[in-house]
Amino acid sequence: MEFTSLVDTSLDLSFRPLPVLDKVAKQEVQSNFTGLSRDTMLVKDEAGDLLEELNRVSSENKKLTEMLTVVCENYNALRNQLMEYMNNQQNNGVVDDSAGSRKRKAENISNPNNNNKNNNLDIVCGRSSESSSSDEESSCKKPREEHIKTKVSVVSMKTEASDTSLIVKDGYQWRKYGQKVTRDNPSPRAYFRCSFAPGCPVKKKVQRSIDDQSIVVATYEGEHNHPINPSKPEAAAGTTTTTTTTTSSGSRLNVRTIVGTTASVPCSTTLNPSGPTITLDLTEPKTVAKGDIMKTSSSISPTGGNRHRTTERDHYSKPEFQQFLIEQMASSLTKDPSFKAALAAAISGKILQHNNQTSRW
DNA sequence: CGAATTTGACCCGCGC
DNA sequence: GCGCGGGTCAAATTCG
Repeated sequence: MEFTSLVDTSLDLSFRPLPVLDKVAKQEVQSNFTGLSRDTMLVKDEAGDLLEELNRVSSENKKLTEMLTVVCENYNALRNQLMEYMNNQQNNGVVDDSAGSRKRKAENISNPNNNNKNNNLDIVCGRSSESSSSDEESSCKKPREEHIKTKVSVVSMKTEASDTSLIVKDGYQWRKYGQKVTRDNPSPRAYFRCSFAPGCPVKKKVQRSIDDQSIVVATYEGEHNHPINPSKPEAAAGTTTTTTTTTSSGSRLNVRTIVGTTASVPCSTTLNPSGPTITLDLTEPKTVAKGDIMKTSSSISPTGGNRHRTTERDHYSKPEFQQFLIEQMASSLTKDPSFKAALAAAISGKILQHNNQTSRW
């Protein structure tokens, strides 16, 4: 679409400016030292300048973060449109499994109301208009909290068929609260709640695909009210992934998954319950061997399956991955106000420490 | 010993 | 109204 024209995507979020700034500050402090020792007012001026610079960099950082957010939103809107288009094309001939339609129908009914209660998410995901037009009466029928969820997104990923665990590493911390064998699929369906934040309403259902046991389908409901768990950089298994949601048209939910497409870096972009989420796979090759990225790599690599490890390493060493990693780190860090505060405290502390040391001379 | 998982029972909505 | 089936609860069990 036109989002590239809306925002300059050539963001440079690397941390290069900081060391430069630091160096400049040091040089200035050092060069002024002889003078400063006689005139402490200059020290204060320098400190003031540095604080001013710090503020300027902070505000710049904030702007960049906002721009990045806009870019992500636009990207996901575009991506959604593409997915819808692809689904429309594929739905012409193929029909999903027909069993279990009742529940899905129920979800269809409940979701328009939910969309109405929480429009912002849909705006982010670019599907606000199509789902909010239906009547609202049916919401009264579903007083239960679970039906207040806004978004339902489906993520599928390829794992080894022998891996019977229904664990989907998506960076969040989940607590399993139930498991059920459903009628339409002999594989058990596991129910998880987000346990990272106490009040987080997000739930997910994980079940192996009836068509291909090596494919795990995770259905996310709701949105996270907290950032992704920074202490657990678990990656999405992200082979990849398509996301569709319920529609208001009354037709049953038709979830389609596409496996095997991925970016050139080990990451996936998904419409997680928290909104658009780009998830990096930072797992060790050992972990990856459980499933996903390796297979993805082999599927797109002309060299075939025996070069998994090399391919994996190649991914990590690619400049675009490095750049992507930097951007992701910068993005997640700059979104955290406590990080900014800590950064400011660290820099000012360093300056003060430096001044103390030099003043003792 | 506390946290996480398992699993049978129960609840509730939907279709007949 | 009844039965079916998905979703949730909570006691028991396992794990670290």
